[in-house]
Formats: sequence, structure tokens, C-alpha cells
Amino acid sequence: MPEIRVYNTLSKSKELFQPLEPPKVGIYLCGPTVYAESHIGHMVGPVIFDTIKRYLSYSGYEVTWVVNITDVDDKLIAKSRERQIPVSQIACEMTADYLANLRELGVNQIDYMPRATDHIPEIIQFIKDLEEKGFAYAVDGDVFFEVAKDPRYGQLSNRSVDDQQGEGGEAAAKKRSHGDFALWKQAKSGEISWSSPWGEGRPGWHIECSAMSHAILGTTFDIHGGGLDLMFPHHENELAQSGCCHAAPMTTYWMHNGLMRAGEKGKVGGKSDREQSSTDEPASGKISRSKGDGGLSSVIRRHTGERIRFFLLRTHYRSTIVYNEDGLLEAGASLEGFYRFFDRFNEITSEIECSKFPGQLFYELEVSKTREPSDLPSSDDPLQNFALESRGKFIAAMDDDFNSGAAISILFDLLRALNRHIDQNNLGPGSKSETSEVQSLIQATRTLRELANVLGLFIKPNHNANSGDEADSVLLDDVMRLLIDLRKDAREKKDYATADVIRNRLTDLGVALLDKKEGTNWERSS
RNA sequence: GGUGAUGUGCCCGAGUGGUCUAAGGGGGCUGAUUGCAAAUCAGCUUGUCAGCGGUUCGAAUCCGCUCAUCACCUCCA
Repeated sequence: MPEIRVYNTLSKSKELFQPLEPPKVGIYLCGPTVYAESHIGHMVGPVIFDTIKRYLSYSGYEVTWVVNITDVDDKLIAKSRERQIPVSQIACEMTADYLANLRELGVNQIDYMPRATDHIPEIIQFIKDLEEKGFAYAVDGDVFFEVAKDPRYGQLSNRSVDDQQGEGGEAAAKKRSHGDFALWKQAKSGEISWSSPWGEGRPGWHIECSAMSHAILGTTFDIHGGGLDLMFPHHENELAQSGCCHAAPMTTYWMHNGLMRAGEKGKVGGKSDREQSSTDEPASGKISRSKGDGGLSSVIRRHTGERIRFFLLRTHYRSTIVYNEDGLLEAGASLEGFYRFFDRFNEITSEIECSKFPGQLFYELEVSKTREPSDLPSSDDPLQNFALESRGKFIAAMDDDFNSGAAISILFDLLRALNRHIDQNNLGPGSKSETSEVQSLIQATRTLRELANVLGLFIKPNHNANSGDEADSVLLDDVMRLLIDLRKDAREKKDYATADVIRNRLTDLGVALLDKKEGTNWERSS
């Protein structure tokens, strides 16, 4: 098995990744509370762990990845009052929004998405076990976890029990200690509730994850992930509950992704409340729905899911990512180079003179699904050697705590080598596919696609996602060919005035023309 | 107040003891190419790694202090 190192928040160090039962790997990621539309910050964890699962699978592991949905809690109840509709309806709507966003960003590796309300019996059983073992106590209708009974409480977030501040409100009076937290909450009248040994009520937030991860992944599983903001109290509490209940560690590796922050020009969605100073104070700080952020789907429409995914993966997962429009535009600019190459590649390898679907052939390339080298050509072909070397560097970067940023830089190196190869060998639509230069190009491009796919990039053509349906895009392409032909005639007659009018007007419309020796192509430029 | 994170060139950002006279991207500039552009390729642009002190044969990388920014300690991916 390959040597992969992961940073464990519990030990605060990188450790060799050793699954409990190789090749099986269980991953649990804390998902959203579905009371409002997701914002871009919610996508960090899913994109990272989607990539981690892809990489672990690529490395030969059989990964089971669970992301939970919290579909009952205080905020949902409040929202349901406000909108005068049932909690379940809000949860349903917002889950659909979340899933749509995941799909756009290419997050499709999740195996189970359990909902808290589907696991009430397991949750109740879990609380009963804790109560029987003396770690929990009931106080008329509420059940609390008694922090003092767990001597190791605070190990994850490194806080002593004295540092804990409890929730205020009426619950505080019932607790034995201010650090104790609710496992079961008594229902107030009219609230959504389930019957339990302690009366009508609903589960506390932390116990849901303990119960569901246990139900699906077992007592101890390999990786537990989530945002850094969940480390305390959520994960600390999960750790305590599960550890105390089963007398075994909940998970081997705790992985936390960095949080996203809105930068100076960050317009994440209207900043609604407080301190909207009259001066044009730049909106910055943590992105959160309580500040009115959300509406990720509009960001996706503006930028495409792939661009957002790339933007997230460019930075190491444990770093803070500063989100702003400029960053996304920059990510888009760097992706363009790849997309243009795909078109170039297509022209060379395509038998058809002018393909209506640029880049298509790239997306049809068969690639290796495992990191085990299928064949080691060790040829004297410099491009092949470069590709092989890049592959090695890419794997080394990902082995080192999933360093996707460094891995992406390898992709750029490969891209440049491929373009250089085309330039130097004068490859174009006329090139014979049997020639060693073209075969070499195809082989090395296959490596590029293989590595990008591990990151969940360039899997299917979606960079033109904002174009219309297929019939329209065929028509558009035909019309563009017409204009390109007209301009070509003008240029051949050295009527540059006409040629430039065509090009400039198209530029104004957001269409760029790409003249090459072999002919002219076009792309959307904004 | 407590806990944790961060500070690398114009910007984003990788790098956690020697291979770092510091990856990659964006921007800008120059050359090749082009009717001119764009695209592509080549090159340049710019840093001794927040500051000070220490450990070490050797530090961006370890330790201490100072400064700054951010987050968590109430719900949050």
C-alpha cells in the first residue's frame, strides 16, 4: 500500500495513513443543517473530501464516504415558524439546493447521506446506552452528557473543562455543570418531536453524528472530517459521546479543513445585518448564513462549478481561503489555458475537419484508474519521460496530506510541455495520427487527464455550461464558421478593414477568434 | 481573558531543517509567431520568506519574544 500522510488534528501532526481494515476506508464528514441555501463556504469540505476519496480510490482503497444532513434543530424550527410551513418541507427544499450545488461542483463520490430524522431510534438507543453507563443524566424531559465523567474531555480542542462556557437560557439551570451539553431536548408545545423514554422531544445536534456514523461506519472508523469551526464544541462532544459509549476511539484521524473568509471585494450575497457602516466599509470576515450569505447557485451560474472547484483546490485544504470575485476570475483565467489546449488536441486527433464540439476527444480519452503504473515505457521520448516524471511528482504531492495546490502546479507544467510539443513538431489538423509525435501527444495528454480526474477536474465538458441546449450550440457553431469564412476571404484579399470589423464586433459580443496556422477557431471570452 | 490558525515577490499561492540563489498561477513587459491582434512558446518582471533574538555546521522551515490579521469559546462547513 502507498505511503500517504495525513494531518491529524488530534495529534497535531502528520501521520502515516493506516486504515483499520485495508483496503477498506470509512470517512464521515459533517454535512449541513438544511435551514437555508448553502453558501460557497459549505462546499470546501465536500470538495476536499470528494478529492480525498478520489485520491484514496486511485491509491487502491475502497472508500465508503458518509455526509450527514441535519434536518431537525432550533434554526429549522424557527424557520418553520417564520414561513408557516413544516420543518420537513424546509429541510427538503434546502437539501435539494445543497445537492444541486454539490453536483455542479463535481462532488459525486458520496455513498451515504443519512438524515437525522431517519435515525431517531439509533439516536435514542445511543442516549440510553450513555445513560446506563453513567455518562448521561435526565432532568425532566432533557438529557445531558456529563462532561466531568470523561477525564479526557477537551483533548481535541485542547480546552480544560474550566474553559467551557455553557449555553445560557433555561437549560443552564438543569445542568450539573455548565459544560454539559444536551443529548435530548424536550419539545416545547407545537414543536416537531418524537416519543422517547424521556418524553416527547428531539435529539441534540452532537448525538446525531455519533449515532449515524456508528450506524453506518461502525464503532471506530478511519477519518472524521469537518470544518475547523466544528472542532469545538461539536467534534469534541462527538468524540466524548462515542468514546464513552463504546469504550473505543470514534475515529483514527480527525481532519479539519480551513474556513473560507470573505475578502475585501467579497460580495458573497447581501450582507444583511449589523454594522453595515455608512462608509463603504469593505465586507469581510467569516462567511456565514447568519450574515445573509448564501445563494451559491448564482455564483455557480456566473463562474461554473468547475471554476469554483478549481479555486478551492488551488489552496491547501487546511488554509484559510479568502473568497472574492477576483480570486474566482483568476481561477477562471488559469483554467482557460487548459480548455484551449483541449481544443487544440481535438483538432489534431480528430478525423473530422471542424468538430462541432471542441475538446470532445479529450474528454473521451481512456485513462488509468489506479496509481500503479500500467506500463513504464522508459522511452527516449522526452515528452513521455516528462509526463512520467510529472505523474510521480503529482502523486508525491498528494501523498503529503493531499496537497492539491502543489499537485495542480504539476498540471500546469504538463500543459506547457504539451503545448510546446505541438508547437515544436508543427502538429495540426493535417498531422497523421500514426506518427510518433501524435501518438506521443496522445499518450502524454492521457496522463494529464488521468491526474486531473483524480482532482475531479476535466471529467466532462462543462466549461461552456452557460451555453444553451445542444441544437442551439450546433447552430451557433455553424454561424460562427460562416463569419470565420467571410473573414478568411477578406483576409486573403488583404481587405483587413472588413476582417477587423468582423473580429472587433465579435470581440464586443464576447467572442474571441483564435487564428492559428491550421485555421481559425473561436471561444467565449468573458 | 482562554484556545487555535495565519503573516512568502505587484496579486493569489506551494514549500515545515541542507536538493530554496524559494513551485505554480494571475498581472505587466520583451522576443518568436501573426497583415495587426488574440492564442501558443521563450525570456524578463519581483522576494532572504512580518520584526527582533536564539538553537544548529546549516532555518522560510525548530524555540522565545514583539507586531499584525483571522477564527473559535452561542448556532455555523
